[in-house]
Amino acid sequence: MADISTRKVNPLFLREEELRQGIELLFYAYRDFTAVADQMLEQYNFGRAHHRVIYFVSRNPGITVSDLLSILKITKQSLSRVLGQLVREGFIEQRTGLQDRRQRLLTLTEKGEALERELTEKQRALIAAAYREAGAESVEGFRKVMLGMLGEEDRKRFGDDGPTGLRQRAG
Amino acid sequence: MADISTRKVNPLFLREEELRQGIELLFYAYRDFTAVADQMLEQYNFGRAHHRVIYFVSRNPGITVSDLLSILKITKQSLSRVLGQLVREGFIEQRTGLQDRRQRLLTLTEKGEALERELTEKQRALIAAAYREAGAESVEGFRKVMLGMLGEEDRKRFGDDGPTGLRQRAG
DNA sequence: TTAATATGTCAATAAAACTGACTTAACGGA
DNA sequence: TCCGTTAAGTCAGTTTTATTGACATATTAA
Repeated sequence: MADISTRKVNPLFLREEELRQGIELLFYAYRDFTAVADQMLEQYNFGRAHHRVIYFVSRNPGITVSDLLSILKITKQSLSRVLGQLVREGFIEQRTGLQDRRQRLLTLTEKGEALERELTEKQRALIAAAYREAGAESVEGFRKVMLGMLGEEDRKRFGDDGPTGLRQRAG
Repeated sequence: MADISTRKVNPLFLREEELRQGIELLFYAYRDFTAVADQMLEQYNFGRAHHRVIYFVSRNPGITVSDLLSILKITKQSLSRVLGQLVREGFIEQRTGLQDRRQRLLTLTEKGEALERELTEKQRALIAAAYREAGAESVEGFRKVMLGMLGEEDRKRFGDDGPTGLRQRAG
């Protein structure tokens, strides 16, 4: 890594190194972050997509299919396969929207809630440990940097417009 | 979301919310982070795996196949397909190890370097913008939190033992 | 009434990964 | 020198995950 002399001579190298470390931190953290849930998902014959669906439905009870699609940014068909499984196996419940009866509002069943807790537990523990170790001030910095990487649309989700920034629907 | 009264009454809810926001920040940031390179990869008929291989070979010139496998944590067969393509199309060069002639040391060709720069450019810009916006102090916090999420093994890569913490081999 | 929307489904692919067994070449210690 | 181990590569078959594009149904809203 850059020592002090390098720092004086070539400040651009440091910057480049700093950015590349950022790239790698993101890669390693995400790889491990998903890995801790993957083990458990296997036991249910589910994949990461199932986890994501369960997670975001848990976070946004009564979310519509199209809102879920806009979060996950996958195709309708891909969601359909995963969602269909989860509904058939009793993890997710669909109810017809009250204002708009074309919508299918998604919520977790008790069974789904239980699986969600189980799946996310290890991930939460991983983040909790990192937060604790780093301290409150670092956590604030972490949040700032991460938010800075998001597009306008996603940044909104972290405002005060509900957990994931979707207008909640009654159901 | 937690309002002030909730905050007083139920501090655990806030903590839970904080952790979930961490999970989501990671999800959204990583999703967008990979997306900016995906567009470009398509033009070469490459996938994310190709990018990762190119990236880590660029970062660790002369890396061995097995060290690359231990970073990517994919199977030999998966790497083989991707690596084979990159070699055949002239992005990566293999040279026999000098000390250990069983090894195939990997380096990028000029063409490979060019592709790497092109691919990583947008990702670097994304991180650079976030860093700039957040400020140096926040960046330090970001690094601390991210490092805290890594396992012992990966944390070493961010020490002073070469870019990715692998002992470099001559070639 | 009619265009647009929300959802779901069909069929056919594509790609990206996996497993497990096996080969070849080279290393390194006994 | 012999032999077990390691590094790399390959074969065959399979699974997972996602894709595209077309189409059907019910519902909404102008």
